[in-house]
Amino acid sequence: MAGRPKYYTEEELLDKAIKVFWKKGYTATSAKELFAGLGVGQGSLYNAFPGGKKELFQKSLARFLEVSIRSFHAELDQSACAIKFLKDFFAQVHFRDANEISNGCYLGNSTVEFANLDIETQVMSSDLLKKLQNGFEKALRRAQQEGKLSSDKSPKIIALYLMNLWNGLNVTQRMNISRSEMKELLKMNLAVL
Amino acid sequence: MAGRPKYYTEEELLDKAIKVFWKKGYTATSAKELFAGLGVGQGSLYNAFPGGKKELFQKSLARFLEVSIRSFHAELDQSACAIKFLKDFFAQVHFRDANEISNGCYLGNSTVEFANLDIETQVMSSDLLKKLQNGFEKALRRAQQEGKLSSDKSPKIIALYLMNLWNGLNVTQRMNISRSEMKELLKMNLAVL
DNA sequence: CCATTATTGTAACATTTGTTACAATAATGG
DNA sequence: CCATTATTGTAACAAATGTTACAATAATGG
Repeated sequence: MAGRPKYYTEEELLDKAIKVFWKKGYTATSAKELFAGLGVGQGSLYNAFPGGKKELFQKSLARFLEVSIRSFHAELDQSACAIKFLKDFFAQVHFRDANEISNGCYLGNSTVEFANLDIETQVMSSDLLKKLQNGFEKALRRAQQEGKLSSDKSPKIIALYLMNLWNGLNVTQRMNISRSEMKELLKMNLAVL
Repeated sequence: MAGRPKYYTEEELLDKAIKVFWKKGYTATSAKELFAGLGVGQGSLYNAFPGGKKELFQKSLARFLEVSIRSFHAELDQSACAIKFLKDFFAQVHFRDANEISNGCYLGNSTVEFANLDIETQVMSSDLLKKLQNGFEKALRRAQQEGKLSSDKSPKIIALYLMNLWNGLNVTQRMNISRSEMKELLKMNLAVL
């Protein structure tokens, strides 16, 4: 193996790409902003991702699966109480700063943006959201085993309920709702747990 | 008053603009698509809306207030039972065809798209969503007067709950969820009414 | 040193962007 | 008929789009 070694790993480039795309989405993010945000010359970017902007975004979705969805499942598996894990997950919404609020959910944003733009990428995004939903369902089944959730309730439908709650929160939070109201909203919804 | 009379009313142009922008949002919609969708030459468009694309979009938001939000309030005022009105409103989600599903909510879409793009337009969008939320609250107060909603419940917080439900549904529905699951989801959420 | 690969920055590319200018035609009220 | 305004379609515009090409430099293994 000869030649100059790679200075950037694909993973760290994708992590930076996620940060950039998360702000303005796919269409409104320019190539210039990507070079700057990734901290590489354009030669390097097209060398690493010959498919350009589109390949970069789609791979950023796959990377998001690794860093976020997978970690959700891993942390769930390590948690002592599945119900507490779920409640903590949604409670994180309260600790967001203004930036995080306006950014919303990476997958939700892209599910919306690509709806009538590019079906392939739209399906990629919504499939990842479904993996989060599967995580909810897994947690709920464990909660039943732990005796913390009534066994006559359906983990599948409650998981969808939580998925819908998550999607809603990431839009509603951008409506300039007060912290106390968001707290009440969350409390009311999490009464199902 | 001399001169050739206007062939298009501003209102019908805006109604068409809403249809066009609803598909791909603001950024991804080109000027060409607007000329075609409005059915006017570009001369006419810039004559009617000197501010171009941006003015057109912002006025389409204002028009959306007239045709959708206002009609929501009007129909509510004419309805016999406020609870039934609310349930019917959300039940409409089930009758959407594939196109309507992928389009989602005009205001929700734009609240998401403009979050880190243009604060002014973002606030315009989210303020309109709040008017819908106010409609929910008005309906809930009436429901209490009608004795159909327990008076110890808070119309304000339930209105926020419904607003969040609406925001969620318009994203969740784009995740290719089955009709029966959507039905269960809605039933579960509307149990608060 | 050399072949190989990585990175960088600039230049150039064709397209598309949204907008402006304008000439031609049309339809009204006076 | 005339002044006025509306509409249309084309041309032109500068600017930005994403991408490609390339020369220069850098860093590795052999």
